Amino acid sequence: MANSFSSQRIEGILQGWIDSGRYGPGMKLPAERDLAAELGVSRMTLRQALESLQFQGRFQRRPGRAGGTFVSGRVPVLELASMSGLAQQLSSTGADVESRILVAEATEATSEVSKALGVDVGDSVLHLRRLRFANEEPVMIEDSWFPERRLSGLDVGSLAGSVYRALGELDSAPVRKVEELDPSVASPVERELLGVGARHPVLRLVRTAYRADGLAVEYAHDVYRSDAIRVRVTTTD
Amino acid sequence: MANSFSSQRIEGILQGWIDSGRYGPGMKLPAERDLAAELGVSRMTLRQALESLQFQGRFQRRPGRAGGTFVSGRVPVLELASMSGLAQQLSSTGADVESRILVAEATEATSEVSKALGVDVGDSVLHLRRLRFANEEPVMIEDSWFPERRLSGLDVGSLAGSVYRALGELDSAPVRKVEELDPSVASPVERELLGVGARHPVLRLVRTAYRADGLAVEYAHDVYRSDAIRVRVTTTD
DNA sequence: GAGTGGTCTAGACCACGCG
DNA sequence: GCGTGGTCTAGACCACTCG
Repeated sequence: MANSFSSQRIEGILQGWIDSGRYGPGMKLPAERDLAAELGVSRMTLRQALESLQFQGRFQRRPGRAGGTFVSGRVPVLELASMSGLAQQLSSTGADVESRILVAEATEATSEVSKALGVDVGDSVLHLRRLRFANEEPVMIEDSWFPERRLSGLDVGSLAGSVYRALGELDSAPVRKVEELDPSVASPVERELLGVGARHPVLRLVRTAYRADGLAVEYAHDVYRSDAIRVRVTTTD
Repeated sequence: MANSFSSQRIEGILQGWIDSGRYGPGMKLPAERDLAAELGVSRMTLRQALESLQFQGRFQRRPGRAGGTFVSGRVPVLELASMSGLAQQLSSTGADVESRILVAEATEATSEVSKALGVDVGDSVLHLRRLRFANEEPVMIEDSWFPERRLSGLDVGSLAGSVYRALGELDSAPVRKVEELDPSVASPVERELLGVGARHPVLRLVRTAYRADGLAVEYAHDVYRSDAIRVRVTTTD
């Protein structure tokens, strides 16, 4: 039978098309129906191969009349082991960085947030939700919570610019952070914000940042498009 | 139509079964065909939901007569920002760690390896490939290359135990490392070594480690089962 | 309107591994 | 043997969006 494992064979063929330069960054593959016919497999089988490659960041897919399957380019690197913010990080690599505030409000600490920040459940916290862009493309959603009581002087207005700078002005600059990583897939809301298709791979990052006296000043959930950003960690003894 | 987006609905239902404790760690779900019938969807639709949850580490699936879909338990944490080796890392969390050497040989540096280690292409390097276990389960494949010439005294025999210790005895203990992360899927060879099913999610990590004089002493490719290990990064200013 | 990816169906056969 | 997940087929309809 010639059809055993054909999705893997297809995956290899497509990978070869990229590696050989037959399809370079930004180029569009033929429509799924045509490609499946050309390769002699059913559309579902082709889609399995495409999903695997999409997961590895090789392709992006967009629906609609002008949509299609596009070869990805090189992506910016995010250095985790650094106390600088994302904006500073990415711009130092030459990327053009923007940020859109989706939510900025005072709210009550949930059980999860209170535990991370070391405050009581129901305590007032500032919640900031931002959608962040690199080179005009949405690459990350960031939900941050700040303990309002511990940061007297911080208010919703302070969240507009660089939050780490605002914390610094309150003598609460973070000097230590702990981040946990978790590969996952985008939820429907995340898909819409990030402008990606179904089952798009993301990297979830949960962060708690502490100031010099050891108290937490930020708790955050980041969701990165794992095809649009590369994570690096540099460790020194 | 009641069937719009049903794979997402199914995913939510299954997630609820875990969260509510109806299915706890280690428990087996009904067979795919039965579950699909019970939920009123086709098997392919059910499988989409299962794949998404498997990707997120909620389930493991094994084929064969005694196979099935099993709920995952909690997983050990790997702290990247630490110069200790994996064994020390994991065992400090109470995990039982083992290592099986698959390859230990002198070979010639490829272009990629020579570039990372700063040696000439074709220079002699030691190649070590290990399969590493936590709690009897294979969780990671590690390919390491060491510049033989720079590490006079290091030979294939030294690779049997803790390599970082062996490097220390040669005054070449790594003091700095750079690691890049890349979510991907297991290749057929990796699937077999790690004992996982098709399209299993893995975290690829490429590492270069340097000793005090700034010269590279190790270049490595790690492949982690992303459902079996959790990555943490702690940063201090 | 027309063409794209996204989803879903209802089957089929295969590879594997315990009993 | 037989039940498991793994793969594949050949269709169908949907949602979206450019022209």
